[in-house]
Amino acid sequence: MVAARREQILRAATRVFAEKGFSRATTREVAREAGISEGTIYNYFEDKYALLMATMDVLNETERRAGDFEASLAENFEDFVEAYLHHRMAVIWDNREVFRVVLSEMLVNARLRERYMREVVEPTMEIGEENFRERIKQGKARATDVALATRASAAAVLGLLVLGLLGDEEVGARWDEAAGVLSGMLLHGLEKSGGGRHA
Amino acid sequence: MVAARREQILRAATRVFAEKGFSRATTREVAREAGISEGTIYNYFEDKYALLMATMDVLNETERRAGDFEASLAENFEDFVEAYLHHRMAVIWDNREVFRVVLSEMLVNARLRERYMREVVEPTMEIGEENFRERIKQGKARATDVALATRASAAAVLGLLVLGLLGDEEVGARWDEAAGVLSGMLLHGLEKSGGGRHA
Amino acid sequence: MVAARREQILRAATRVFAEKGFSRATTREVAREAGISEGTIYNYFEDKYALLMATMDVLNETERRAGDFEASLAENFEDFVEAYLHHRMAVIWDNREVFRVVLSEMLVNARLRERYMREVVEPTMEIGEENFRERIKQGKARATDVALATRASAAAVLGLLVLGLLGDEEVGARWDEAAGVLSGMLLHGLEKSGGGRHA
Amino acid sequence: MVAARREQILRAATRVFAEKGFSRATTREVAREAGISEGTIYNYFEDKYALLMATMDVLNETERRAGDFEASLAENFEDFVEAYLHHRMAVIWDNREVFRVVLSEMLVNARLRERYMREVVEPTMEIGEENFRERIKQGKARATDVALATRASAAAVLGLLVLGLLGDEEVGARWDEAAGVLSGMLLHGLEKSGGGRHA
DNA sequence: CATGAATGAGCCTTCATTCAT
DNA sequence: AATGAATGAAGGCTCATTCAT
Repeated sequence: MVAARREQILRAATRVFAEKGFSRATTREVAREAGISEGTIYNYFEDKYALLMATMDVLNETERRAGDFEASLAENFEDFVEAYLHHRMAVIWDNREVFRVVLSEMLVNARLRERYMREVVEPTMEIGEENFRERIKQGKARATDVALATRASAAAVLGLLVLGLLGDEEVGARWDEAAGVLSGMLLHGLEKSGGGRHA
Repeated sequence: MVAARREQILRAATRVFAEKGFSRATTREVAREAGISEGTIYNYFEDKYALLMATMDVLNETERRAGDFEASLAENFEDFVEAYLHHRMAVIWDNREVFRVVLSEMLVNARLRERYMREVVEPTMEIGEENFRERIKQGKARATDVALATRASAAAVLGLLVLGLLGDEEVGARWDEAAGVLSGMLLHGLEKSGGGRHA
Repeated sequence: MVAARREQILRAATRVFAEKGFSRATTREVAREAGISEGTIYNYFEDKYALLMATMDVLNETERRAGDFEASLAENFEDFVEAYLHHRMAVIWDNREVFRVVLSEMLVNARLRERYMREVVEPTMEIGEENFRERIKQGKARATDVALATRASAAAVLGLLVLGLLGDEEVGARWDEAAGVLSGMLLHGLEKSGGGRHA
Repeated sequence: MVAARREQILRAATRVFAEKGFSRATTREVAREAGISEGTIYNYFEDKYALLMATMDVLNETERRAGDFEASLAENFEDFVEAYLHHRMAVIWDNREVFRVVLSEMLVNARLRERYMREVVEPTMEIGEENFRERIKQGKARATDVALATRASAAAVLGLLVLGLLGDEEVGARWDEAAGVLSGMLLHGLEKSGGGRHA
C-alpha cells in the first residue's frame, strides 16, 4: 500500500528532522529510521524538501479538522474557552514533534513561513477574531483591541508549546493542567479582583 | 581592535543565520556580509558552531542586564507589570533576529537547548516565580499555580515574539501596543468583569 | 513472438539513445518508449550495454547485405559510382539514427570502436580497395594511393552523414541530390578541366 | 596563475572525456588526472558541463584563428587548395582529441549541436561557399551546386578525421599524406581523364 | 513472461577548515 | 593579521539491476 509506505517514511523523517533539524538530517538516516533504503524515499517523495512539506501538511490537516470545534460557539463563554483550550492544546501536544520541525524551519525559511502563515495561521486568526468580536457583542468579553488580544491569546498557547519544546520540565510534565491555568489567566487575569487601580 | 572585529563578524553571522538558518548559512556568505575573507573568521572564532554560541551569548548578556529591573518589585503591581512588559518586550524585539536564530536552532539541537535552558530560562523563570509568590503574599495577585502561571505569562510574551518572527503583520507592525494589550489581558483577563460564572 | 518484442525494445532504445546519448539515456525511458515495463527489458537483453551492441549489430547486418551490390563491378565506372553512392547513401540515411548512436559511442569507447572497425569498417574498406585497384587496372581510374583514396572517398560519404547528423540543413534537406554532386566531385574533381596545372 | 590552472584542468578533462566520453567520465578522475582535488575543479568551472563547453571553446578559438588563411584567396586555385588542406588538416589533427569529445557529444546533444553549428560550422561553410563561387566566376572551378559541393569538400575532411578518430590505421599513420591525396581527388577526381562518359 | 517497487553503489557538488603567502 | 586557493569528507539524488508477485 502506497499510503502506508508514505506514512512510514514521513514518520521517520519527522523523527529525524526533530532530532537534528531539517538541514542536518540526512536522507540516509531517514531511510535507516524507516527501515528502508535511501533510494526508496525517492519513490514516494520528490526530494528531501518535499518531506518537509509533507510534514507541514500534517499540521494543515490537523488544523482543518480543528475547525469542527467552532460549533460550540454558542455555549457559555467560560466553559467554551476552557474546553477549547483543553482540546486544542491536547492536539497540539500530540503533534509537538511536527511543530518542532516546522517551527524551527519556518523561523529561518521565508518561503515556508509565508506559505504556512497564509494557509494556516491567517485563516485561524481570522476565525479567532470573529469569535472574539461576537463575544464582545454578546457582552461576554471586555472590549479591547481584538486583533492584538486574539494574537496574545494564541501567543500564550504557542509560547507554552515552545517552552515545552525547549524542554521546560514544568510545562512538559503538566501540559494538561496548563490548559486550565491558562484559561483562568486568559479569562480573569492574574490580578486579584479588586486589587488593582481599576477596582 | 579585536573586540570590534569580533562584533562585526558576529553581527554579519546573525544576519546570515537569520536569513538562511544556521546549517544552510555558509561561512563564505558570513565573510562576504562582514566584508572580510573567509579565513579571517577563524582568527576570531574556533569554528562555525562557535559563531552560533557567541550569538546565543548575546541573549545571555541581554538577560543578565535585564535583571536590574527587578529592583522595581516594590512598586504598584499593575504599573509594574505594564512597565516591565514594555521594557522587556522592547529589548526582545530589538534582538528579535538573534532570537530567530537561537530559537530555530534550539528547537532541534538538544545540547544548545539544554545549555540555554539551564543558563538563561530556568534562572529567569525562578525570579519570575519568586516575584509572583511575593505578589500573592502581598494580596496583589490571585492565588494560583505559580509555576504554571509564571510560565503562561512568559509564554504569552514568547508566543508574541514567535508570531512576530513568523511574519504576523499585526504583531510586527504594532509590537509596542501589544505590550499594553498583553498587560491588560494578563492582569484582568478577557472576560467582562461580572460576566462569568464567578460573578 | 520473441523476435518482435526484441525488435520493439531495440527500436525504442535507438530512439532514446539517439536523443540523449547512451549514458544519459535511462532504461526507464527506453521502457516507456517501448510501452513495456523496465524489468521486461532484462528478459530480452543481458543489460543496458547489450542494447547498444544489438543496435550496432543492425549496422553490421545492413553492411553485410550491402555486399550484394558488388556484383555490378563489371559495369561502366561512372554509372557504377553514381548508382553505388545513391544506393549506399540512401541506406545510410535510412539508418542515420542508428549511426548517430553508434558513432557517438564509438568515438569514446575503445572496445566498441575496435570491434566495429574489425568487423565492419576494415572488411568494407578492403573490398573498396580491391575494387579500386581493379578499376585502375582497367584504366578507368587514375593511378593514385589506393588505400588513402579509398578512405578519402568513404570519408566524403561519412562526412556528409556526420554533417547531416549535426543538423546541417543543406545536407539534411537535399540528401538525395548530395549523392549526385558527390559522385561528380569524386569522379571529375572540382577544378574546371583544363584549368589546372595539369592541363 | 588562474589561467594556467584552468588550462591544466581543461586539458585533464579533455583527456578523460576523450577516453570515457563526457557522461561516463567522473569529476573524480578529471581531478586525479589534473593532479588536484575534486573540489578545486569547482573553483575554476561552474560545473561539469562547463568543462565541456570550455573544451568546445578551444575549437571555436582554433577556428577563428583559421580565418587568417583566407588571405590567400587570390593565389592559384590548385596551390591554394593543397596548401589550405595541408594547413587546416594539420590543425585539425593536432586537436583531434578535442574533436573526439565534442563530436561524440554533439551527435547526441541537441543544445550543444545547435550552438556549435551556429557559432562555428555555419560561418565557416558560408566562407567556403563564397570562396567557391568566386573561383567559379574566375573560371577556375566547374560550375556545380555550390552549397552541396562545399559541404562535400568539407565532409571529406571531416570524414577523414572521423576515420582517424575511429582508429583507421591508414589514416592515423599517414595523415599528412592524406591531405595531398585528398586535394588531388577534390581537384581532379578519381576518374582517369578521358576515361569517362564525358570524354 | 510481465511488472514495478526496492535496492545501493556511485556521481556531482557544496562547504567548513587549513595553510602558504 | 588577513587572504583565498586548495582540500576532501559528506550529502542529495539517480539509475541499472533484481526479484517477489
